[in-house]
Amino acid sequence: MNLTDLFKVLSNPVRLRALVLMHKRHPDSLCVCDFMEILDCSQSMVSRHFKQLRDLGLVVAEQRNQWVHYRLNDEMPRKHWSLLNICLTNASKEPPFRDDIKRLQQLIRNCL
Amino acid sequence: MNLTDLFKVLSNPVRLRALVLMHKRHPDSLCVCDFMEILDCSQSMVSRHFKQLRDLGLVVAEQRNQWVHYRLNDEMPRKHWSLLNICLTNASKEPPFRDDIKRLQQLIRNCL
DNA sequence: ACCGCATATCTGCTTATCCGCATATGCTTT
DNA sequence: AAAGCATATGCGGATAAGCAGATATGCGGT
Repeated sequence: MNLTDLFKVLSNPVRLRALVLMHKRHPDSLCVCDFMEILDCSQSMVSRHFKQLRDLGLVVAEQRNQWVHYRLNDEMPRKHWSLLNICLTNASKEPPFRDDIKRLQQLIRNCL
Repeated sequence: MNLTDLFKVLSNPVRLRALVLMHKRHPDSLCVCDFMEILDCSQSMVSRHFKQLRDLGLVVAEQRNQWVHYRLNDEMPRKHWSLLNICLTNASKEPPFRDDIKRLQQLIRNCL
């Protein structure tokens, strides 16, 4: 993966929002249906974008029963990790992403 | 400009390489023909990509005689500036961009 | 084995991006 | 004003990205 590929992946709102959520939740994970609800988008859309993230090694999937949980991949190259970290930290302060994080926290609260 | 727009702009190799060069040169500028030579691409290609960078407010153009010089726009929003700075600093350490910088320095040396 | 739910992938379509070529603009020099 | 160079833009075609809807896979419970 080169830098332009990394930026390309970050250039789609759905992917960037999903990454911000995983970043916030790190090292824990979230399942696909959570993303569907928080991001308000279809199942196929989430799945398709996550395939890209998997293929680039940015996230890893973990099957738990019939659910698939996603989280950021700790084992990505250090250079990418540090840059991604900064990008996502920046993003998480901006309005659209902050709202997602609020919905995330609300969703977690409801699960207790 | 939102973050996804910023990342989209960074996701094209020509644009990213050009931005790295301007970053290296900052606060000085480079003219279009310099970019054509260093990046080895056509005039229309440089010009069209630079239009996007101008439209987003990432760079500013300055006419000097018949040449147009470009440089990073100091007056972009501080948030964008700091993130862009980090992204370009990271990029400038990677091989393809390092090579461009070498060609840049060589070109400057030849002009003295 | 069957059904239902969660997830992944396929298909076809629409739209966006990228690029080469041609042309237009604008400045300079003669 | 005419010619020449630097830069910008318009146009058309190729390629890629994004998406909705349908279908496939895979797991768990009945």
